[in-house]
Amino acid sequence: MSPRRAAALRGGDQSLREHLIAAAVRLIARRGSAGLTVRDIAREAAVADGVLYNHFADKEELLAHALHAHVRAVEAAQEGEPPRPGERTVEANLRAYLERALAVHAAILPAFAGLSTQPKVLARLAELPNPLAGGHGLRSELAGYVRGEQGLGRVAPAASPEAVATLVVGVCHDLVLGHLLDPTSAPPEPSPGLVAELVATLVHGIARPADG
Amino acid sequence: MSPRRAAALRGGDQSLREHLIAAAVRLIARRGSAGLTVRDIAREAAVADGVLYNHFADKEELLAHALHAHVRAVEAAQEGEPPRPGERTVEANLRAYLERALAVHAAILPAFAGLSTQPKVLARLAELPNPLAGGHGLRSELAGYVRGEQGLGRVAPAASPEAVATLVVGVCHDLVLGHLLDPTSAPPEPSPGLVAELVATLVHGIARPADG
DNA sequence: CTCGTTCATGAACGCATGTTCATGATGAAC
DNA sequence: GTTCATCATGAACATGCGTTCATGAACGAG
Repeated sequence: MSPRRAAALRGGDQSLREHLIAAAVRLIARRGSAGLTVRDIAREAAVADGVLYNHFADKEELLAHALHAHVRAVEAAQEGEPPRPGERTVEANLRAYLERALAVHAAILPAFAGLSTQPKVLARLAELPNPLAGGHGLRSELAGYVRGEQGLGRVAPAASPEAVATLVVGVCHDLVLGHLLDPTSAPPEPSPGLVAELVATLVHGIARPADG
Repeated sequence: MSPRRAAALRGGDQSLREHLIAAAVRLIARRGSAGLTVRDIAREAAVADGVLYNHFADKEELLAHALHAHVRAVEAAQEGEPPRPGERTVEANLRAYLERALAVHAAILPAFAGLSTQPKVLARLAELPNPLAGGHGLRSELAGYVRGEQGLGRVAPAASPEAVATLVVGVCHDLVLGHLLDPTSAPPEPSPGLVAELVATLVHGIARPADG
């Protein structure tokens, strides 16, 4: 088929390069990036096997762009505004953050599963403009929220915003990882009871009230 | 070479089956289980390529046994007793648990990296006698410790032992995972400051003291 | 000594995957 | 209308992997 005719069939507004990335993103969202084959992507995109080499240096470059696009899509799918300091209660806001972070990690971590096997893809990812390395955006956002509440006097000044963020993100990693390593286990949508207990522990600690 | 002569060269006390597992464990500890090749293991064990099929059904069975042995070795390497309720302070004990869990996860998680790609290995692992599935032993051990302290009145009765365990283990996953996905980042030995802040957050919470 | 059994050996096989390339259809340039 | 550059095509190639198997060496039984 001719190049331009094929492009017309896809809708001229999308270059074949973007079309390939989109196909890879669909597969990544469905099965993760681990076992993905060049032929899988070509079939999903309904193009010939070798096409990607007309638009990318190799499979790794396409994969890096697709992972990047997937992360942006997941973040963009987050509807609504994150909680802001001073609104509602700290506990409710922390809970909202935990649920947001859980949703994001549940969508992103499986796509990254097995990626530590492919250091070259990770290196390519690091080259891309957006910030994936050095922790996720939600982390610093959450730390910023805690700092804001400290400014308003609704959170103890001695508390460490970074520690809170690490604890919240860690819970997400724990729940998602548990599901990844044991798919028969409960999906990473913990019971509301556990979420409430986690947040309550963060807010009130475990020391006896008398001990301060 | 003759079977018995080869066994003698290895030291007769070790069957070739165990010798293969030991070789695989060495490689797993060094590079993880992800890219491991049948030929890699054979070379490490200094035997012929096809040997493992005389002692295991396939590569996955050997890998499952090796991962199992690796986990047991890591746990056995944990020297000393875990903290017990009533000793020292709750804060110091939590810190000790966090450091133990961090060491264990730093040794185990990389070995499991990319394993979600290989569901059959995971299934084989689940068949083995020991408990890997359903969370790590440290988790329930830590929850048990918290319950013990509650019995002694050193931890608030309202606190959830499971939540504490999830938070501690989650921090470990977070730190190790961050290093796995970005090897240039700091290794999973966080500054003592961060550890102290994490434990302090767990113990005291972040609410203003006046709010109780 | 002879036979049979065990089992390490490593070359060879089949398969899957990443990558290349000669081919040819298409539209733009003049 | 002719020429030319573009680029999708998919068969073919090279590589690396898990696995098999005919071979032969060593040992025990009789």
